[in-house]
Amino acid sequence: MTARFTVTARVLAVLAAFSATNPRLTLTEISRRTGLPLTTTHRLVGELAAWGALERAGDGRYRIGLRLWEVGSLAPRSLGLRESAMPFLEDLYEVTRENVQLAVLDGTEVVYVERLSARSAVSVITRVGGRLPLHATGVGLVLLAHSPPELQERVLAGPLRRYTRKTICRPDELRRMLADVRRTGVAISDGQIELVSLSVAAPVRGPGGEVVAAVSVVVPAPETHPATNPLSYVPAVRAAARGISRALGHS
Amino acid sequence: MTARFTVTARVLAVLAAFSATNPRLTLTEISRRTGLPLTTTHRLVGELAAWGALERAGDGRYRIGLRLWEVGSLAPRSLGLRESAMPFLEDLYEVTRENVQLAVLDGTEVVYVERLSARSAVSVITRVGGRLPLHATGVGLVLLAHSPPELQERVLAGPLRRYTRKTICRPDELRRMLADVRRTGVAISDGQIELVSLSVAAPVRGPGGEVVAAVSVVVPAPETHPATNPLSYVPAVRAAARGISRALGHS
DNA sequence: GACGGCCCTTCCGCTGAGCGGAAGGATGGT
DNA sequence: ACCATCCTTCCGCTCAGCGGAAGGGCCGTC
Repeated sequence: MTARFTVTARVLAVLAAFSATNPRLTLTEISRRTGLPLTTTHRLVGELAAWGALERAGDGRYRIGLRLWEVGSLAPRSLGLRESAMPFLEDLYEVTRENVQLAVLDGTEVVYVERLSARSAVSVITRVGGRLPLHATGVGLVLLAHSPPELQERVLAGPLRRYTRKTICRPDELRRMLADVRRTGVAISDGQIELVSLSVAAPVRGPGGEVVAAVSVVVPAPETHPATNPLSYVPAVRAAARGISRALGHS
Repeated sequence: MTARFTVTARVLAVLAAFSATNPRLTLTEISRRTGLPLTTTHRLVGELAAWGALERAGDGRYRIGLRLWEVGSLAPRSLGLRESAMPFLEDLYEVTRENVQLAVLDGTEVVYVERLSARSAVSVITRVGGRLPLHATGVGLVLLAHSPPELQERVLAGPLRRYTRKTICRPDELRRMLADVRRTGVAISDGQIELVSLSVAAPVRGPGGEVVAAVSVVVPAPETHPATNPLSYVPAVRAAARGISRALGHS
């Protein structure tokens, strides 16, 4: 039988077999999910485990290992960014007592790099290291609004997935929203992922003024909490974004 | 020429070429650090970059990519643990206003999984994703004290690296400290890594009662700040450790 | 302009690292 | 005992991976 692809690609396929919904897998499950023969999987997994990229627990299942996370933590766009942003995220968390999030753009999705949550804050489905589409989240809208036109067109070309009845799914509506974000400098996403949540987000800029991340607070939506005034969060989110930008060398 | 080791091992060697002191590398530097011929390095790096494990910036240098961190964030012992611990870390941070850290054991070192720092807190050299030896840090002493005897003997066999004049470097002294940690349930490490810092650490337990992590506060050392009373932090650190343990299913 | 140092990028004949079917084993449930 | 599921080991075969060689780009120095 001919090999389907390179060893490197196979190794990476093994790593990509793990997900938030399938964080622990048997050898056979990894084989199935990757399409690699069991013996091949066995060889690769064995080596990855020896190195620490995968760890095998008492139940015989494999999970992503500490060593992989450790190397991954060197990524400037994740924990490197988080390091610079943390004081300002903490400040924002202090003054709002709500969910605070930091995210970056990757492909056509946002990747959440950090999150600080109060026990009393509205629950959010985001996970550090997790992804969501650009069009439906505060941080995603900020990142999309400031991205190259080609990317914007690509996203606008759809499909724009619906999460709730409030999710922006029409390209013309999204286009207007993006223009508004660029004009006002903040994005307000109300009930687009979950009806109970509203996020206020602002752009974080790098040394050359380019938008490199977005910071947001997620608060109860006015629909379920009439006392919520989204606009009251704008100054604090802006201040946090400016602080982080400064820490990143933006002048 | 005979290959020195497998493709998988080579891929992992490329990833391991990156470190906190060398987070960005040229292709030639990666080749040098791994000992792989330039052409081989070029092939592997190209594929890793295509996948997102490495990212190449405008300066032509490679750095660890977001995708690798993203997969790594699935590791139960890092961000998975952090997720459960975060509320309690935040509480500890609130009540102390000092550095708060969460760490796990790997090999003969601690790996820092999370850190919350106040701007006014004493500076610490630890980095999320970074490592330090077990014998010289509060969290390390906790993890070592509760580790299998073989590991303890291995560490006691040395070498025990010295960081300051206060670092415990004699095996008999360390053995006594470990017994003390087990007896009192907390570790106090005074000026062992930096003379200006003192840490108070306690064990975090998993469902079966096994120690799976350690939580600590790092405060100014009494030597430089005579007003510091380390014992005053013990109850709060203990409470945080208990809270995290409970969240992990320990009863 | 010439030269050297450094950092790539591409090519392609050769061969041994990687492949995976086959065989066998362990465990748990019925 | 049988079956399903999940491994673990073996080994002949072949093509994926190898890396020296060739070539190129960029920058600094003389």
